[in-house]
Amino acid sequence: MGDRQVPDIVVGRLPIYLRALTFLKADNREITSSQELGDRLGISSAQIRKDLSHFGEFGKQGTGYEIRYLENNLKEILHVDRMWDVVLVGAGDLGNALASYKGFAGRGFHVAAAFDADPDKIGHEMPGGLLIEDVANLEARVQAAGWKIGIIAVPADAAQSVANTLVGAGVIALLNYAPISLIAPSSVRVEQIDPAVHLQHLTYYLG
Amino acid sequence: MGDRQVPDIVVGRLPIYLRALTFLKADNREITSSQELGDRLGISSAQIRKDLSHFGEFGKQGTGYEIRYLENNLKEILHVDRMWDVVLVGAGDLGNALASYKGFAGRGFHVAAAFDADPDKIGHEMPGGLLIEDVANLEARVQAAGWKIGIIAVPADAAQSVANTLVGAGVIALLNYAPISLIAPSSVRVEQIDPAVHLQHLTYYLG
DNA sequence: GGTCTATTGTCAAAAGTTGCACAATCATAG
DNA sequence: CTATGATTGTGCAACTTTTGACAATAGACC
Repeated sequence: MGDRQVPDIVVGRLPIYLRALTFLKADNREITSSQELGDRLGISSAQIRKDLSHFGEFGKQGTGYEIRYLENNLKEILHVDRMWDVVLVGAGDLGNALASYKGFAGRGFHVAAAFDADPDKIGHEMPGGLLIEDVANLEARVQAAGWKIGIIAVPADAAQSVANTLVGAGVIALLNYAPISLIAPSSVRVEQIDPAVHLQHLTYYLG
Repeated sequence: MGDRQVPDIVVGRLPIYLRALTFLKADNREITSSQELGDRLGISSAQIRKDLSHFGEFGKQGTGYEIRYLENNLKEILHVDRMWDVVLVGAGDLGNALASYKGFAGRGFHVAAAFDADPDKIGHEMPGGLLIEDVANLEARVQAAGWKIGIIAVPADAAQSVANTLVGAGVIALLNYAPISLIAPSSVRVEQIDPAVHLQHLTYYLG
């Protein structure tokens, strides 16, 4: 195909396909099929083929998909055929975990700087060796560096204000770990992660 | 109404409504409307009314929703009108962050135990004071305690095996932080959190 | 070269989800 | 006690997403 305007729900599945492909590659596999991917991911094979068809034709009839080829294409589509600097705000336990997370590097991301408001933390290093900077300098630093992606790992009552600062400084993609729904201009993409929300989704199904 | 079989996508929004209500309550507000909630959450007011209508009639025409009343009803619907013990596997940086996360208590969850495979960690305490136990005892401990909810915060290559152990021991709800898609029986609910997946979803929209 | 098997990409149908619009109704004010 | 304004719950229509089915075709084998 060649649609413009791919549904967001389709876009959201691509990183999962990419993750599965990288995993298969690490297993020295060279070819896979929509069937095999679907089985691994709990998704129907038709959906995988349909999703991919929004972006091109990546498979061969009778054979399937060349893993390395499809992986490269997905990386390109998702713009992770490059490294993205990410700015982290909040150097608490969660911030520490994110700063020292080894999984980002192989998937297109690099935590470029970390900020906090706590004077006891400012000037010290995070576990990964990153310097904790003063959140007062956040706006200026983001603007100067041109960072586009922010991760918010501050308490709920500070999150909206941090988000506003980041957006004001030019950030256009936010990953929010604070347990509130951020308000942002429609030009800014926001993803939210709240473990309690996920757990409560689960408990609905527990008698 | 009084449907049986509420769509899962509706269930997934309830925790977000609940979070917003708790937030409003903390602001000493007593009444709200579907309009106000929608504006705060970036959801249409009609959708909120329709979602709630699956479970009953909680509002008053002309007035709106009594915050405390709706909050209590949502807690009951989501089964978080009680505390749930949660078993945490993985005492790395992320496990530490989860164990010391203050946000769980007010929302129905208590990290009851933590396990790891690393002999250097076993027997020591996590930041929150929780003892790190040997993952070799995971199955027996889960079975004995009757825990139903597990959080997986181990590396990708250990995650499926941990999930299998938990499920074998009676866990029926899993929150998985490892970057792989877990396979589980259909009787087990799984939620996945992978920051790189969320970030890649965002970068699609970054030129 | 012809036959067989596997698997894609896509069309159309089915299923699911969202939004619109409005009667019903509650609270308030005159 | 009536008029006014606000806001719910819901039927229906519009829209979105998923599934099923199959022609097309690549590759393997005889």
